[in-house]
Amino acid sequence: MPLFVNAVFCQNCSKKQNLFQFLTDEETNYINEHRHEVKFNRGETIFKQGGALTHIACVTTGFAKVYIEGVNKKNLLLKILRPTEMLAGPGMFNDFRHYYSVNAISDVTACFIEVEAIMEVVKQNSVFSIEFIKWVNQRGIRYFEKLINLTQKQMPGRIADVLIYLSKEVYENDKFTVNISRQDIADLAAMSKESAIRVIKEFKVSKVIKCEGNDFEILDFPALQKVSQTG
Amino acid sequence: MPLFVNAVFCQNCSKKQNLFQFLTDEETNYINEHRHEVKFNRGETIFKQGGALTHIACVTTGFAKVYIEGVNKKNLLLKILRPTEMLAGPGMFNDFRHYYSVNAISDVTACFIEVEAIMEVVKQNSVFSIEFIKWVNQRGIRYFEKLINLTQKQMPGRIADVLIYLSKEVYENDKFTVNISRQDIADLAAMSKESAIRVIKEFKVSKVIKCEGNDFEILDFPALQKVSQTG
DNA sequence: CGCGAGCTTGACGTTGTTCAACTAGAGTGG
DNA sequence: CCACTCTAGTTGAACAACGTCAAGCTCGCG
Repeated sequence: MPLFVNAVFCQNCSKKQNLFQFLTDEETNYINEHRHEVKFNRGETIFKQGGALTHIACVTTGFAKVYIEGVNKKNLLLKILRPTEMLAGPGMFNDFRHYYSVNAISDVTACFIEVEAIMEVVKQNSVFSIEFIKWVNQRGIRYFEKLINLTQKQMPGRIADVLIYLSKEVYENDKFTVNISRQDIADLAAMSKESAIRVIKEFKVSKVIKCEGNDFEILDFPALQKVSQTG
Repeated sequence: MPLFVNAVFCQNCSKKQNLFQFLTDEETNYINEHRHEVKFNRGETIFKQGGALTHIACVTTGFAKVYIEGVNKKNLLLKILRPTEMLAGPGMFNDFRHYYSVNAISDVTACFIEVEAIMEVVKQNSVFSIEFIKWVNQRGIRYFEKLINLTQKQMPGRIADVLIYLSKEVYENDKFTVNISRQDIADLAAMSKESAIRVIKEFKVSKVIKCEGNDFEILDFPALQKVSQTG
């Protein structure tokens, strides 16, 4: 048995990132020939900030955290990646280095595609290139929101944002069990671990959420939204 | 005399954004036919957050501030635009709306190019499309830096960043006269106006900078860099 | 059973905001 | 030419927000 294989062809892949639907069969095959699958164990590093950006990655199963390593060993957690999400950092077409680190928070399988191959289909396929820019810009909009959330809101508003994000966009359920630590939640909201815990407790005693260890449940979503908006 | 004219053809324009050098003569003419020049007075709004993104803009003379209108009427100043810089927000190819406002901080002339025309040359010219993505990603890298600067540094570090930014990237001189208010400086550093003034004063008494009204001079650049790095 | 990592809590100090008062300069109208 | 007003800038004092430190806790795991 070989130590690694490509399980499926891109053509038949059910975990394909939406973007790739705009490729022709020929281009899909081309991508298929310039990719490989990798399995990561929980805790392993998928991309390392500062490292060379030779491949983009698409998560096919599992979850990963994307974070910037900032000053004084503090991390800023940008997002939690879910299956079918794509990793293509801003170093692409610039200095081809990673501007963030990515770490598996569960067992992860990911598809690595050579950046040269992506560059090739961007050049060949004008629809794909427009969609790719659209994708990059969509990500930019998220950064804007994050900038406002983190610089203009106080702790309750920031934690409310994180809880809404986890519920609506990551776990897609009012009830969810996180596989990230309290420190990670703090890093998502740009505050200290202790402060994050305290705010979560306040939401708990005011019956806005239920929280036992890593099990969360949002009880009063409108209240959470209100806190998010008032800052 | 007509009320407005296009002064020069794109072909001969000395204020052309670097990106456009990758266009063929034919494409440059195409852009030339789908653009117009506008003069703004100081204080006038060039783009309004939430408005329709029908054109991108290139500043040919003057300065403008780009800012996100956040919660509670607070603004976050993203950058100061200089001549030849291009405005193409992340709403492009998404919902075609402006995600920030742009305001002239001196008299400004700007060239407005229809987004459809840009989209057309992105589709036609693969080199241009790669360079365009490169440009968007470059902007993304700046947002990363801003996220770290604003969320992980204390006030002196953030003001140091602003002063370095103004000196190195906007006015390109150790000595410069700003045409932005103290409030704008505070909005660049995500803090209150009063706090910004106090930190600037501290730099003044410790002889790191000289500052009289709107006239600034950086006396001890290494000290400023050190404050920026230590947070 | 004991160990260690992550979680929780309280006390305390620091950082940064808010509020109010004051100043300087620019424009306005008598 | 002089009040007058308006705005931006400045300063100090009180206060709130937030981080740090230290201690205790819980739970899984060997």
